[in-house]
Amino acid sequence: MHQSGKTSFQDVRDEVIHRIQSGIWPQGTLLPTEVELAEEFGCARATVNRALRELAENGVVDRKRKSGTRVNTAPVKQAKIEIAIVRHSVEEQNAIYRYALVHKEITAIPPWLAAQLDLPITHKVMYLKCMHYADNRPYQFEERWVNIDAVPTILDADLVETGPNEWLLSVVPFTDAQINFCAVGADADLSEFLSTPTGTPVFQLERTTWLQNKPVTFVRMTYHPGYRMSTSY
Amino acid sequence: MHQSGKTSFQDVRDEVIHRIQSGIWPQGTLLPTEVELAEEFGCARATVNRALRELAENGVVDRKRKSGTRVNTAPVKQAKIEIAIVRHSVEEQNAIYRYALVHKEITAIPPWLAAQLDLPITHKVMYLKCMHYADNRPYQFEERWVNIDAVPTILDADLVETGPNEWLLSVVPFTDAQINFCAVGADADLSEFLSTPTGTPVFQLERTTWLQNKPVTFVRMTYHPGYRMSTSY
DNA sequence: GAGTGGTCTAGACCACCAG
DNA sequence: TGGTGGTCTAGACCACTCA
Repeated sequence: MHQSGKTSFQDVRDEVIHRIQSGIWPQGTLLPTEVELAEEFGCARATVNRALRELAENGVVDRKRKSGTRVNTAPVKQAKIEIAIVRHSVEEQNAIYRYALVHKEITAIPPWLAAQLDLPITHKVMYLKCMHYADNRPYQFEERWVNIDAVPTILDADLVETGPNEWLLSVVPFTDAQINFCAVGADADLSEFLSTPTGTPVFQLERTTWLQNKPVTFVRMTYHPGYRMSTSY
Repeated sequence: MHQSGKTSFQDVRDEVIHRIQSGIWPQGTLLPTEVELAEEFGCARATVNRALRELAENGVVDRKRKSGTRVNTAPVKQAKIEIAIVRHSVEEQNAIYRYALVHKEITAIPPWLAAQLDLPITHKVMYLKCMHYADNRPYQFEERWVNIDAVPTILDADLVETGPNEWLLSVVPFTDAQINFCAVGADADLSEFLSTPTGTPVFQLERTTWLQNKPVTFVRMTYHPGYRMSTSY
């Protein structure tokens, strides 16, 4: 790569990272200006700019006009969690995926959800319960409410073969989402579907999605006991 | 903003997003080339490039040389979780933060951790237990093992005033981390420190950090019952 | 007011890869 | 082998913000 003799923005980025990690530029240090760095590295200012901009996006440095670029004192580390389709998660573990639709009805929106989504309590939603299995063992219990107004075509969807998870993702691109993680004790439903005693600690993930300020769906996914969600950065 | 009459890369990005969301460019569509888009928007190719590059980074489109730019069929949505200092999380809720060091000893590394970090079982570590309170109510119990080899200065650190969490973050920048989330039932320690009955479901986060392939610390943080971690995208 | 980053331009060359 | 994105350049002007 980059043997063309020119200094690439990646070279600049890597050198800056190196100087920070090796202690040449400790936390809080004010870096030279873009012009100065461009001179030192023998490249255009735009090249330095792109390198530093990327580092700023990653939280490594903090940039302010007039003040300059500073090594971040408390780097806000971010872990990325991929929102995968359940089937893919299961298949990644080389397990056989199976899906089952447990319950499906059109009903009035529950009051707590109406409040949460800012919808009138007379609103109609589709209420679904599904199970996802890995090698025929309970993997995830999915409880979902879909805003029929936002996704009228769901009324004609066959949700027996393909789960609402995959169906929605392939049909309705959403723009915003809000996610919660928590630990709860298994209630009657969870106990039955996840084959575990009532009260067993289980990991739960709730997600609300919107399509341009219009609520699309709220889903509560509960994983089998012992499930661990992992990520790295 | 941008009233200078020139087309900004953000204008291009937003217009592309709009065309995708409004169905003008459905999933899988091959976009015009950068040159064509630059002509249409009346801007330089570099401007279009930056806009499309950003969309590619976010997984909205897929770019390949020669093939061109294509609207992504299965956008990989990612949620970002910020790894904050506990004190900041508490203070963000306008609660009063209090920290207490509960236990501190130099000991041999536990076998399970030695295996996990790929260290010899004769290795010495500092083992710590701490509590974090919000408005004097249990917020988080922290159990931590620190690799003394990687951070020898911790032997002289006063961990009574400042928790190891903040001390390490300010002194030892790490380069890689691996995180696990899960739900567990409170054991004796957790029950006591979090003031909750044994077996109560609690949310647990484990993090291992490395500094250039050298393990630095492994920490297990358990939150008070009812805690919810949230994020959005 | 002046210094610093933020961005756009017009042009150039390069690297990759499908046909 | 040609088309497409990837990147660098040199210069310019703008916008924010600190002193």
